[in-house]
Amino acid sequence: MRLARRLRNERDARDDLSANHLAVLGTLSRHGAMTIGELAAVEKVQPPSMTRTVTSLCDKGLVRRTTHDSDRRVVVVSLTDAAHNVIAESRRRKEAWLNHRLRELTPAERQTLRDAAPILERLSQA
Amino acid sequence: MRLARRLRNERDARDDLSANHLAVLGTLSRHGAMTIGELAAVEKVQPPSMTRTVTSLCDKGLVRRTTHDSDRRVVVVSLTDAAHNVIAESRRRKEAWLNHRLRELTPAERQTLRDAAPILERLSQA
DNA sequence: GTCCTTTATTTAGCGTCGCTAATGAGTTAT
DNA sequence: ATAACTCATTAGCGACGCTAAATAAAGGAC
Repeated sequence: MRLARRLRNERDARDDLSANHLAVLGTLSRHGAMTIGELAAVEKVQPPSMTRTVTSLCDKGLVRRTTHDSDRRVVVVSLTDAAHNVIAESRRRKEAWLNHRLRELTPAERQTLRDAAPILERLSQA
Repeated sequence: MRLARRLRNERDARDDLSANHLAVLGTLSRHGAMTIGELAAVEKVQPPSMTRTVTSLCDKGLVRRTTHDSDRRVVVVSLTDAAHNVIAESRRRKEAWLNHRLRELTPAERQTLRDAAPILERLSQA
């Protein structure tokens, strides 16, 4: 929990986007265009919460809403060009910070973290 | 981040107290009575935020405010008897949940997590 | 003793992010 | 065509973080 708070603060301090917003951008970047409902499901959030997040990203010009071709109830969310830059820049900064931190560890410690990652990943899903 | 969110949700679902409130109770349990300012410093939060948290805990009857003996500006926060029960019960549930999860891992995986814990702890502080 | 600064907490008010309940709009089944 | 369902949105609440300004008490200068 402490580590999560630390990382969140680190991000908040450097980026003008919240960890939440970045997570949505990242998901869209990996997944391609998605509907509000799909995004909500992936981020484990209720649809109204995702509507608000998408509205905010839309206001910032990072995301586009279009209505689905065959089903006009659903709105499809996709990244703008600006978003790709923001994502790349954010990733760059995150990696720089992480590299800096990880360089202070011994190789054995880094290996331990590498081993632990998939286990923690699994715990987070069950 | 995902794991942190998962754990937070797990706690929220079972306890009627937020992770935040529980953290303050835990700190008081470990440290003994503390002032608002000290609590804010330990939880890495601004004093106004801690004032609100303490007010809420006070309303729930889990915490007591008393004025300091020699300096009447500071308020000393201490646990009530009810709080000790709540803390013990919460810990019991947390451990039950964790044991259940950890039993699904191999001994080697558990050892990896044991090794990783202090490293992550260190990363969260720097 | 009075004035001034510093310190501890609180109040007021803003922003984010989660939720549920209810509404609007579009689709599908009968 | 009408009923039932689904997706997104709106409205409104609660928890938590923050800053700036107010209040209250200490402590020092003179």
